[in-house]
Amino acid sequence: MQPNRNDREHSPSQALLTDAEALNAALADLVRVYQFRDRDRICCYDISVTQCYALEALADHGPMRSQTLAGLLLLDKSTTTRVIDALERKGYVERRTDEDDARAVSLRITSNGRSLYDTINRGLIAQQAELLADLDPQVRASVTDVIRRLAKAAEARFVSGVSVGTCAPSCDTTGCS
Amino acid sequence: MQPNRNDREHSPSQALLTDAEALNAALADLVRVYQFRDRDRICCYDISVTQCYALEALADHGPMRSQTLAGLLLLDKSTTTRVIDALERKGYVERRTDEDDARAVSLRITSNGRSLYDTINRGLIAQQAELLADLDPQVRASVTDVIRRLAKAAEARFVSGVSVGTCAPSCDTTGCS
DNA sequence: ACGTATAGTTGCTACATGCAACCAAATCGC
DNA sequence: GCGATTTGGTTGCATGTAGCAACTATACGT
Repeated sequence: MQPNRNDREHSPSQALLTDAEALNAALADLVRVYQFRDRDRICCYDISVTQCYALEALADHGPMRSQTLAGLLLLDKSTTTRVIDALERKGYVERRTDEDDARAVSLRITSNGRSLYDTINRGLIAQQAELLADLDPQVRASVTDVIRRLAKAAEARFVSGVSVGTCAPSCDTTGCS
Repeated sequence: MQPNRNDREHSPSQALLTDAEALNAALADLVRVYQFRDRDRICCYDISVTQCYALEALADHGPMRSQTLAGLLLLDKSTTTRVIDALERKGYVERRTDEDDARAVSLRITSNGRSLYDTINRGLIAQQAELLADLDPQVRASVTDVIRRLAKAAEARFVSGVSVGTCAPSCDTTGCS
């Protein structure tokens, strides 16, 4: 995208680096704290955070197979099985044998599951709305956009890193530690 | 910016709600994916994600007691002890008996610890810089600002929620579920 | 039809975490 | 000053989440 790499990789403006550092610190905090907030908030509805993510995926994308869900959530298939076990036991998700493939199961959120998810989300959305209310609509959009891109970038890095079987790819090969 | 406060608390504009929903979804994704990315990225330097947070706190705030660290990281004191155990074993953190209070320990990052933390962070900051490079400086600042506020709000909610011994405070009292 | 690949499940293990019990030092009340 | 209480940290124990590997059952290719 940027033809001149030097500006970006090599000697980015000090301002950019400073901004990036601030963003990084803020993000680290956000991610760390959100784990607690989510655990706290979600668990009292009797599901775990991961279970809530699964519910969300099923709510947003419709019925899917266990494998697909595992891919979306970046979880091992065994973990996914157990997440679904829990959700099924509680009546929020339904397993059906796939019509085309008897090995596969089709996962489907139940109406109870959907309403639980809606309940959980309503509060969260209200909170975000409160924070966004001050902002210029254009800034709001940027914020969401940047967060999406951060998530995408992180996912891309994670997936590629894992598939190559290495982590911190630029480091453990170059010995930067 | 928005003069009409009714729009915020009472009947927020549809646009705001939509933005909030988008932000919420993006955030959920971000937080979820970051757990993996961080685990992947940090673990190969032989420390866990939580250990890295601890290192960061000690790097940023200087020496402190175990208790203070636990407070910053929102961890139980026993968990904090174990996090420190690991970091000490690896030589990234040092325990000294506090001069004023023989019960307390003073935690201090070692130079090895600091350089490890710098190494880990350098890569992350570069990534963020890449994402920010496209953006108008003012937007950059807004993004970081919003993320900070999100983290703050989440922390406030978490802390108060826990201390009251309840979760989803606005819900289990009003029965919104 | 047989061998291989694929979808999910189960067994096992590792690890992070919190709570409760505990130990040691400090502080308070007398 | 000395016992009671409070406070800072550590340890024991139980739980929950996760991944890998082994397994089962079905589908698919030849």
